[in-house]
Amino acid sequence: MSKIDKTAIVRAAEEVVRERGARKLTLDAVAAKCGLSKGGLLHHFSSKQVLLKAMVEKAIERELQIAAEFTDDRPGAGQGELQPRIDALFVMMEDEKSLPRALLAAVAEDPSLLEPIRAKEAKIRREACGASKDPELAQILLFAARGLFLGRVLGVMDPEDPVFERMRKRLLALAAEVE
Amino acid sequence: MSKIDKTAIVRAAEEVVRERGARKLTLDAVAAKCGLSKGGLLHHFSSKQVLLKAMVEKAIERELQIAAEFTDDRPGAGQGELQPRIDALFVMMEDEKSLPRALLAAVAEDPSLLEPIRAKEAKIRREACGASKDPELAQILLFAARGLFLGRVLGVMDPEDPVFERMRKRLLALAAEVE
DNA sequence: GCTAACATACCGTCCAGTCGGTCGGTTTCG
DNA sequence: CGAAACCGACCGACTGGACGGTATGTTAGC
Repeated sequence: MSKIDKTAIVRAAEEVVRERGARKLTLDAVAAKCGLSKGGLLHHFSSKQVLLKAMVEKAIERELQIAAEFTDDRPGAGQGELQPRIDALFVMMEDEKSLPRALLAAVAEDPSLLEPIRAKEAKIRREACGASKDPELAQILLFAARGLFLGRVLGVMDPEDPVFERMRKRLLALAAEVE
Repeated sequence: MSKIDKTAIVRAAEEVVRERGARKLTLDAVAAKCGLSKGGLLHHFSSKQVLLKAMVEKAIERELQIAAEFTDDRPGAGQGELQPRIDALFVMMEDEKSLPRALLAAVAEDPSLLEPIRAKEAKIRREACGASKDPELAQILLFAARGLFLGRVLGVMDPEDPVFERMRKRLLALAAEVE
């Protein structure tokens, strides 16, 4: 039985980013956080890049999964993809882990790590807006949600701001209209 | 007469970020870029933090100025602040210098440097949306513009994507309706 | 006893910031 | 006037710490 698995290490890395900032995400810090030596850490992730990549991938997976759950919860709404995507973004915001932190760390270290996110964004935009009767407006709603999301992730907005809840309701309402 | 002034150094720093990424923004690189030794550079900016702060401040100033110009160009529209703000954001996107780069560098180095940006964002939202007959929708438009802006700055969107131009037109049209 | 899962010690590099010093100009004062 | 004292701009060698990565064990389970 292994005491530590890779997902625990990724979680520890997210913790470090949350507590000390993306720039302070060092191998030593991650190792300390999950009670491992640096050598032990590098045994699981052969380099820092590999660890970052795993963080990004886990985060993407998580976002897709959240969206899927929202889709399942509204069986009547057919193939409307817009609302679940917006819902998912708002959930990810609350969730002080995962994608936000991974994204920050990736940008700070090596922008090329964002490639998978880029692909995901393009795909979502195509699927969620293509079916709408007003694709442009649908995209605006999506971009607005992302604007809120990134604003919070980057720390340029107060997480307690009540505007988040108001925006969430309004965006979802508009999304319903436009599908 | 001094050969080099601070604004030239800040410009050089923006160049470095553009060419080599936020992570490679080192004092040596900036010094080399503006034909100065590191010692000489540190004579003007006593630390890297101080330089970053100057970058952020210059960028904010620039954005406000762009918005002000757009306001002046539409003397008939009264106090409608929303359109100039959106316009300014789109101009800043094109402009491969200034705020985008400063923002990236600041986030990578020390999130607390974003405080002035935070203040600016809050102020803009208050002013631009307060006067609208539908403040919530006005905020949505602003957030959408910022979503596009940040998406591009962070490199999760293709700068050539025609969606930028479409969004710009549509956002401005909606902004006009909502004022 | 062989392999996976660690630990320890160490190396090389990068980089912010320091420090002593140079050089041209300006002010002070005899 | 002219020299001494001073000053701001700038240089470049250096330092010390941080950090990614390696090399070499050591231990535990099969």
